[in-house]
Amino acid sequence: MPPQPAEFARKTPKQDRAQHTVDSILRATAHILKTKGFAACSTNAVAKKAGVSIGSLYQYFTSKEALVAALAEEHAQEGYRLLLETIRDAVEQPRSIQELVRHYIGALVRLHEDDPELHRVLMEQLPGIRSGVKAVQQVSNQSAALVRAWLEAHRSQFRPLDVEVATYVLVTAVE
Amino acid sequence: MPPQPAEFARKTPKQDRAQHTVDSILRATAHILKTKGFAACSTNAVAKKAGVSIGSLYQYFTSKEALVAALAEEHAQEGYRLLLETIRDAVEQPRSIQELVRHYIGALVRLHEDDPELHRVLMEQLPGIRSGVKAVQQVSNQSAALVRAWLEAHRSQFRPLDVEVATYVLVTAVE
DNA sequence: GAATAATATGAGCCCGCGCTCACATATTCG
DNA sequence: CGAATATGTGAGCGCGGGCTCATATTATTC
Repeated sequence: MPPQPAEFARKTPKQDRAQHTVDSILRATAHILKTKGFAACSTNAVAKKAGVSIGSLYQYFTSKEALVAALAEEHAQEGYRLLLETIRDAVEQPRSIQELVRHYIGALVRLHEDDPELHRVLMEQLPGIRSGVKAVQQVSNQSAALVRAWLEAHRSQFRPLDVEVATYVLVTAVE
Repeated sequence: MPPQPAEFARKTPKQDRAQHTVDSILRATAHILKTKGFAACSTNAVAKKAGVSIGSLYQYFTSKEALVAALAEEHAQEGYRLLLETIRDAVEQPRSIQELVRHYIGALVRLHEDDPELHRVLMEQLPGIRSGVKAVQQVSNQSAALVRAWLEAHRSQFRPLDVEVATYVLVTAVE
């Protein structure tokens, strides 16, 4: 499996400096998205901020959409990684339910704190972008589903709140 | 007070057909924003969709920003109107607390159902637009504040939930 | 070393954007 | 009616956007 999805990466970097170039471009994209918003995130601006030429950018990303999608993909992967890590921790050290839930909430907070501004921009300001954003949304949904499952499984131990609503609060309130 | 804020309306329409033109433009703007997003909402596209020339558009709106701001202003006014109407209803017919809250929630649902997609686009996809969006946000905040006040005043009658969180749920869950 | 592949460059193409302006048409009023 | 005013038109300007390509530079291989 290549580092970048085949549809979006024009060339896979084979030297260190190439990988560094790709990283610079992704960092610059994230920074501009967060500070200036999607509208101001032109490919020329990204290249300038990254300290590379516009040509280099298009050697590794077939389009602006591909660039943003790659960034979203990366962001989603990081989120998914955090999620799985948390699940394993919680399962291996079963404590009281309160502790588990608390632990879980903490992980969700961390998950959303990883890069909240970037998360926000990716979720809100991108109407028609396909795969990358989709991945982010999937991770979001998975996290919500897991919280819901937890609550469902232990609902007898709480006040009879609406599980759907409670899930929604836990997931969104930390953003 | 003119129908459009002075800074944004180039000419105030004095004939019926002019008012109709302005309405067409605002309807077209809302429609494109909702269906295609802000990026695809070019002034040329709006004029075409509205069935008027680009020149006419710029006779009533000094800029694209002014156009969107006017639409946001209109949206906010409608929301504020609904809010006040609901307050009066609730005060004039005092019933049980449950009924009042239920009534109130219904109103909030209506408020956000008025045009939820438009609301979403106005709130999320417009980073730097000044007055109009500000008005929308103010109405949103006012509505949240009122709900919070209701809950605070009657908190003894409910389970001791966190009032902040409860407010957040009520306001956001209906979107 | 030379040959080949990998990477980097940036001037500039094309296109659609926001927006203007010279002009055409409709409406109101004396 | 004609004059004055209000409204409507759309070709096109200037500009910045996404993006390409001929070329230059650097790394690898033999």
